[in-house]
Amino acid sequence: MKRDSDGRERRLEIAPTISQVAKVSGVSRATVSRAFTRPEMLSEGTVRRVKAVADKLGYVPNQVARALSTGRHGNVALIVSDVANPFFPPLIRAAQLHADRAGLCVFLGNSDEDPAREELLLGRFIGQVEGLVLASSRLDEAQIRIYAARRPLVLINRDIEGITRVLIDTAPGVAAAIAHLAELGHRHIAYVSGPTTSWSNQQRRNAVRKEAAKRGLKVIAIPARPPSYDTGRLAAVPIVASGVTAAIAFDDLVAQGLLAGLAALDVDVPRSFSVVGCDDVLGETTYPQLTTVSARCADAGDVAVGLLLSQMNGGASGEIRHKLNSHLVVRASTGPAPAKRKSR
Amino acid sequence: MKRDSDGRERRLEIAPTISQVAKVSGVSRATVSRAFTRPEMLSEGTVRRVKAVADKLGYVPNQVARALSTGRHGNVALIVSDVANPFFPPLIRAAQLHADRAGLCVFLGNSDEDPAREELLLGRFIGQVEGLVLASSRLDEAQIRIYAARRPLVLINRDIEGITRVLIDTAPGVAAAIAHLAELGHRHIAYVSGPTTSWSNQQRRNAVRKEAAKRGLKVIAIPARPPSYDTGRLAAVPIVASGVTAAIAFDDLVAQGLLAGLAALDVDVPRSFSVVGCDDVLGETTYPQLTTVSARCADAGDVAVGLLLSQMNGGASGEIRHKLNSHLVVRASTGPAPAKRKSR
DNA sequence: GCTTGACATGCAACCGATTGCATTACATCC
DNA sequence: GGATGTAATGCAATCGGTTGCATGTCAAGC
Repeated sequence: MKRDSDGRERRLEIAPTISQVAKVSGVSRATVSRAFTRPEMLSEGTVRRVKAVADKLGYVPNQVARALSTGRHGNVALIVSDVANPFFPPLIRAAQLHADRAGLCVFLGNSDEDPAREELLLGRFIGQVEGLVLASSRLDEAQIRIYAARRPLVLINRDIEGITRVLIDTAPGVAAAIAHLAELGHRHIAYVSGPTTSWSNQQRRNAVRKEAAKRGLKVIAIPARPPSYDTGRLAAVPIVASGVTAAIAFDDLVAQGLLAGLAALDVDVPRSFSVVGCDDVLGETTYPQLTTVSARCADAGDVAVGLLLSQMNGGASGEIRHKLNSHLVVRASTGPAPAKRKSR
Repeated sequence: MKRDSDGRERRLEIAPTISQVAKVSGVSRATVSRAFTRPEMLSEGTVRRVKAVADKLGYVPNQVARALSTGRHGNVALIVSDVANPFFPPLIRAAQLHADRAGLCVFLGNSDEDPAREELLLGRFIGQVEGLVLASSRLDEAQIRIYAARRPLVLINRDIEGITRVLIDTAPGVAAAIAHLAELGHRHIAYVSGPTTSWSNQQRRNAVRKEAAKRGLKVIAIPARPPSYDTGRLAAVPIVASGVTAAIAFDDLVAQGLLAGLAALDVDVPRSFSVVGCDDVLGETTYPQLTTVSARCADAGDVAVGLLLSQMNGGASGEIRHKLNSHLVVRASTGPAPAKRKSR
């Protein structure tokens, strides 16, 4: 190997190794190693001496070498379907924070909603991480099981039996939203649906249907795929055409787009149309402020990493299905159903 | 080492190694290695045979071991000051994408605007990456230089001589914004400032001052720290009290908060007050739609990784200071200065 | 028929740590 | 004073690959 001409250490000084520290401080490499990893095995004096030399030389243990011999490198991976979707940044941040506190480094992967891409990333990560968190995975179940067999793995918003998962249970919040709309007199509403393969979407759609049926509301589904501001905006036209008086959107982003689309059609929200979002990631930043199902997505990241950690440490291998509940936050995008438009 | 009882491979099957593949296919380990890394050195038949065996056994080269012997592991790190700030997700996504295409894995770090935390992360990453991108670093120059000496490093929105950097040059856009406001008749404006240590903030503040001076506008500075929706909202009070007729905010988030704060004070935008944002990351999602300085932040991530790559491959070690320019996007949050409030 | 060289493969050292198992030195106890 | 125990340290194998160099084979060239 030609260390000087290849990529690794061609910067100024090449990093000192354990051997150099050993030679300079007159002890064996084993001792140097122990000075860092198990100082209680060594005499106080030796530890101090070795560390002093290490300091002077600027020695830092090589993580890669350490990983090879111990099989632990303190890395985990987090794969999300779209970094740019406002649902994820808080989740990423919380996951990151938790991992940090545990001294772990986190690889971030962005699948862009593409299963093939997700698998590619997984393949690259799997060899160099001790655990994985897959948020809103679009992979099929069999694939996920294969990876889960190789490494501790935690899913977010994906419900696969036998694999540790944290689910943001938006059903109660969605049900509350339907109830809220029903009380306001809406009889005919739309569900603006997200990705077919998304567990969250299925869950929300089902919750809408079930609660609506219970209350005798009619509901139609209008797609916004992929879920985004733009597809939400475009959905305004068919929604208005359908004659419904309220819509509940797959997520806040879609709801925000819908708000814009409605404004463009001169439909006044909430006077003549009501909109409910989901996730509560936009806070009060929309206009009008969005009534939405609050989903504590940051907690999901935090909890997922927590579960991953305990799994990595050999704990709790039993079936874990952690549910995070939700509730409705009423703001300004919902109001009484307009008398004239009431359908049926 | 007790592989079975520690963390590494306690999952079902322990991963097959190069030796096992070698034994089964009746060749040496070197040959197996070459079948994967330099197949052109081997006969076609051998490659096929080895790969078939590897496939059957489910062998995948161990990245860590490979990294130890070659000194390359294909990892890079990206550290940002706040994942949840909408400025970063597009940048992260673009950086990610570029790295992906180059077959690299990316570690993501979130410093939360805290230099100490940033340094901690850096320390954890440095040993296991081939290169670093620091976006909006809050570290002091000396520290950065130390890390830059150890690994290829690219800065985003930080201007340190001798270190490769990509700068989003918002000066032209900001100047255009001032000109725009001046033309609309505003004579007295506020700059809602961001983090003192931020290069972007300094640059924007200076651009505002310079251009305002040139056009004879009076400008005051009102802080919003840390920059966020909330601090922006809170800044509305002092801003209104100061008697200015327009404000240009450090970033879009602050501008959006300001918009909300103004609405709460019953100040009509743009009729009686004009607001300009910076970064153009909120697109048209604010109400009223934000006039802002468009900064192509995604490109910054893309370009930074590109430069990092070429640096990692030994190329172009000269001084690189890549500027990304900006322009003003006029939407609906700016309008003519109100006659009655005109100051001076 | 023997040299020559190209091609395919194997040998073994090496990357930089960790760690089970000696070994050594010294204090303790009978 | 010798057996015994304990604390501190060293030896050497190992993790799973990569790679410079040596070796072997076979066909072409003279």
